Amino acid sequence: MPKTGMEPIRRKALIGATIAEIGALGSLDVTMGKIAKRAGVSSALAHHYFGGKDDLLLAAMRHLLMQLGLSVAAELKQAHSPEQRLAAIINASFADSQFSKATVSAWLSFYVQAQSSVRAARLLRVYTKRLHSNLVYDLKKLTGPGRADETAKAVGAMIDGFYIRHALQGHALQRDEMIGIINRYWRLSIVA
Amino acid sequence: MPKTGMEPIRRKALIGATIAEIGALGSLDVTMGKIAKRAGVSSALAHHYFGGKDDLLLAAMRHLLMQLGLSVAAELKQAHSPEQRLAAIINASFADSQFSKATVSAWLSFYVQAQSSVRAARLLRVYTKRLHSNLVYDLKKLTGPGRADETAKAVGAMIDGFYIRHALQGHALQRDEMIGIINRYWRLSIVA
Amino acid sequence: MPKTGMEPIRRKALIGATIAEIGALGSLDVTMGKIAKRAGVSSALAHHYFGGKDDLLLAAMRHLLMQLGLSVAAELKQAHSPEQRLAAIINASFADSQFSKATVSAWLSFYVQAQSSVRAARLLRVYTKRLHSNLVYDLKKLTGPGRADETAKAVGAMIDGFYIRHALQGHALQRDEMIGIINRYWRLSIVA
Amino acid sequence: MPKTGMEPIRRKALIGATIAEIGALGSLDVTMGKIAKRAGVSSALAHHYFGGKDDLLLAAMRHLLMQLGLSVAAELKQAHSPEQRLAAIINASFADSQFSKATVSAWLSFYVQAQSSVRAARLLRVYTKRLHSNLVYDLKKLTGPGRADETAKAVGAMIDGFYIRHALQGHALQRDEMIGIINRYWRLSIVA
DNA sequence: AATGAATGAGCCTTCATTCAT
DNA sequence: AATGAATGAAGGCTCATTCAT
Repeated sequence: MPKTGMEPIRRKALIGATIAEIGALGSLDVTMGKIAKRAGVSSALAHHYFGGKDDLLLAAMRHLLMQLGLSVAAELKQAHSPEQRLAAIINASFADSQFSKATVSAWLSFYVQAQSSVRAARLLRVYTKRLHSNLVYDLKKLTGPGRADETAKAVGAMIDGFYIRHALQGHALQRDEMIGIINRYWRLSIVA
Repeated sequence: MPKTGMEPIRRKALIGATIAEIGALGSLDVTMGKIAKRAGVSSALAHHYFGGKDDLLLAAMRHLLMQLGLSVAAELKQAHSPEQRLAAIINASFADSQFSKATVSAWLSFYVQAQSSVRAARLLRVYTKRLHSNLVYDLKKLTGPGRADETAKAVGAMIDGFYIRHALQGHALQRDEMIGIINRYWRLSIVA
Repeated sequence: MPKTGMEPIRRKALIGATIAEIGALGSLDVTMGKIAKRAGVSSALAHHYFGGKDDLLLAAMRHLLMQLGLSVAAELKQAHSPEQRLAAIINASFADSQFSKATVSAWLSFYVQAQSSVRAARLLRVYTKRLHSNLVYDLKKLTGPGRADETAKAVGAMIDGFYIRHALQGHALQRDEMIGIINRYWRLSIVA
Repeated sequence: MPKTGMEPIRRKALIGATIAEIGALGSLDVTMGKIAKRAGVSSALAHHYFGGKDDLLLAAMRHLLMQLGLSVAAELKQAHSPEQRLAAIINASFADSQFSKATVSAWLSFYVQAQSSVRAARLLRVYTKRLHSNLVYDLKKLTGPGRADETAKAVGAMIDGFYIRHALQGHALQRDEMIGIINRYWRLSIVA
């Protein structure tokens, strides 16, 4: 067994364990010890690779953000019209990888943390802005710029709102239903 | 000289301090000591009146819920048509009393806590259901029951979503804009 | 047993335990836990009353400084000539209360800490300056101001130097011998 | 490609880094990691060559002692009378190599460590005795053995005391002033 | 009615040290 | 010759909670 090159492996494992732990606890009140144990290493190692708890949490957040970005990119690749692109963006937000209990919990927790952590807030704003400009970009082709902005805001709020309800109501809402509601909304909105 | 009848005064003060402290911190990582100090009493007294931290937090949540209920009732009193009633319900969610930084922070934090606390989850579900059935009740008069349910879900999600964004983006969004978007949405939806 | 008014008692006990612990260990590598245990309380209480380790250490230092001040004042009360006053000042530095192993160890440790702690350095400078000006005040009456300054510096250095050697050589040096050497020095110096 | 004959180079580098680090920190609260990094090697290597932290610290101390010995020898080579020899010994204690911030800090720290480490105490006693007998050797030629012993003790205390003050008062004292005071002292003392 | 006193438990973090390569 | 990987142990600090008054 090679003793070198463990760093990326450990980092990945620790980030995964962080998200899993947040999902299991349903909050950011996770301990380095528990995360490390879940990743199969000592808590000292987690500090060694990440510097501290905040940094590990942020790294996990960045990971989530990146995954979402990949998800969007993948869906967009198969979209060939503004309408298809809009559906793709919304689909990506509810992709499997984004819709597991752990991931939803983590996102929700990060929302809260963003209120007290500047760095977390910055990261989240990246997500919000990216989503918004993605939506506006295609909506503008289908309607005026004013309506596009408003519709994009509403769609963003709906996505986040459904996330909350999903986490809250024991995942009782069907994914397709949420997607359907949102899609029907913007179709309605652009012709209004 | 110990005074009599202090209990309700202390309870109110402590609940107010709890919400204020959550607002100041932006999270539920709030200490009994800080809350008690803010309320001008010892932390031992907070325990005396509420039993423990969880109970105090729950009581604060219940207070928020009640305030929202009152807000809705007040707005509904002046509404005389289904359309007016729907606008009133939405207005209530964004009433001054519900829209301060502290209150928004507290709500958001309670969302998260609901993932790990059965009691908190139960309370939040009361809110969700009440809002939903309130909306459905009036929407049904304007459209079919199927559409009413879907529209109510979407409106609920939008309200929560805008809450998040409000807390997140430094309260940059205008209240009237959010209300307008939501109202336009259900008007559109019921005629679709 | 009265439950109130414990604070001064605990503070005193903790400061005493701090000095004792430093003496026992011979360094500032002392733990809050050990100190607290020696004082018969929990480490949490030590934090409660002092805020943190640094503050407790500084408080102990201040205590030492104050004790030395009292020692000097007591000796000076019985001195009625410059010569007697000089002897009194030197005597005070080697008074019983200043000359126990624990106290000497603590002083020595504080010297070192003063290199990295601004607050410790400030406190020590108070001591250094006070001693110097005390000495100069009386020396000036016996000799010129230039000689007085130099002699005072030398006497100060000798006191500190003997402290070190005392701590170092297992307290092999006799107190009277040290006092004698120093006293003979300044008597020699002022007539030179 | 592993090189051969690196051991003495690494040892020297590590000892130098140790003293530098102590100087930078102003205390012995120095970590193997930092020392190793300063020396440009891994902390594992420091252990490999020295066995442990205590041993590295002791080695650094021995290095300081040796340097002082060389300094004394060098100065003595040009001294041809007891008086010149005494001045030479004192000069050596304040030679450049002994008087840098790092070195002074290290010496002071070692004084403290000697209270808890038998080996450190032993080393320091070597220094103390060597200095004392060096001084006595020449003083005896100029005065009686009783006076010689006392004067040597006082000179030793003064040297250590000035060291402390030098470290303490931000190196405000001039080297020549200290040397002058000490030299005037023993000249005075032997004729008394 | 209210509080000062006190603590146990737990968490983050640091660090010397070991080991396989 | 040298290091990355990894950890156990320990310390400072916080906090909810209890209790006697």
